[in-house]
Amino acid sequence: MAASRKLYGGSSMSLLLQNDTRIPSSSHQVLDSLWLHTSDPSSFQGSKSMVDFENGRGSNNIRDRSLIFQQGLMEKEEENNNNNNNNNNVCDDDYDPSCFHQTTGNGNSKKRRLTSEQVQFLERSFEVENKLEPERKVQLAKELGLQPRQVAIWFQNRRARFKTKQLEKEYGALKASFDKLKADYESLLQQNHNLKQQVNSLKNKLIPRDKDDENCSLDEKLSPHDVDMMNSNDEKKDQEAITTELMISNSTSNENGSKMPLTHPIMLTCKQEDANSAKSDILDDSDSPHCNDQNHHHHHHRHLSSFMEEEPAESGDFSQDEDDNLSKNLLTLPCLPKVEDNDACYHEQNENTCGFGFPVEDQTFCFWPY
DNA sequence: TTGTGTTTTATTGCCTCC
DNA sequence: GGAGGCAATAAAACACAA
Repeated sequence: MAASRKLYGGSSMSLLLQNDTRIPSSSHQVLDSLWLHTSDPSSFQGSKSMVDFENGRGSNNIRDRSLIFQQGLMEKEEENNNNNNNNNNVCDDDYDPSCFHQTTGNGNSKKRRLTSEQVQFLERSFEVENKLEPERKVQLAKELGLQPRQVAIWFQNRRARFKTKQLEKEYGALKASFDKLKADYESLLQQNHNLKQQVNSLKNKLIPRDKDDENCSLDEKLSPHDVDMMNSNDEKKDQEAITTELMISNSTSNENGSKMPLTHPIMLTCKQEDANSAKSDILDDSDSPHCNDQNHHHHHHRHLSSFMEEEPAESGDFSQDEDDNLSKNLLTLPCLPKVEDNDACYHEQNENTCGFGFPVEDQTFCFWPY
């Protein structure tokens, strides 16, 4: 038998069961006292600490029948020992099933479950240390009236159960983590989808305007919100135009109040209050029906198309770079100037000038004085 | 009572360590 | 090479529904 090479090869073990050394107390008290013994090996009392599990049971639990059976075997064993060795019997072969009250494995033996007290005791021992040194194994076996091999097997199986539980715990934790990440991911996907829908919506609003003639009313294309934005910006522009006219009027008058002919084109600098107003002006003007210059349309459309076409084929991927591109393109959406298209107008394009490229004839700010 | 699934005890074979 | 641990597995014991 292969197992014999291992666990039955330990130190020989005396049969320690003697009725007069059993501790007639409640199981818990017994266990506590035994636990102290186990925790402090120096206080181990050998056969004197043997447990009387039968006294502690007080039930007809089916498991306890094994103990009764076990103890019956013990007593039988004890009789044999008395007969053979005059109460000083030492079983030289722990492995010999006939030498111990509870056999394992072969022969006529059947599996007998440990009593609840035995299991409880082993559990508490396991909590302290889940590995079993030979001395401790023998000690526990003595305490519980089991074979050292049984104690070893119990620890072995207990370690396996413990490992399984740990794995289940880890799996649960990992699964929870995974579920959370998955939920986050799906949320981001949804956000991405919504943003794409917005982009498409804007695209559908803007592109047809390039193709449309002037007969098409903007109000038919734009949402009420867009129309409000437009009106608001138109008002601003009108106000600026009035201001500009006043400035020009003042600058071209001489001391007598008479108008002086100008020999140079007048450059008017319009300050952008902030990027937002610029952006709204840009968008505003692109929506303007005045913005019908062919070149402008070309440019406008090219910008729109370019960033739309850059959209990756794979859905669900909308990177930060693309978001940046979108922002940039929104800023550069309006009709950019083609200076050569209108020789009469001098555009200065820098960040402080009105260089958004509106068609010259539409510009309030750029003119050639007569 | 019986069939079935689960738990516990025990075995086997392989591996590592000393 | 022996001792002991571990994974896989067998098999008995147990729980429980039908």
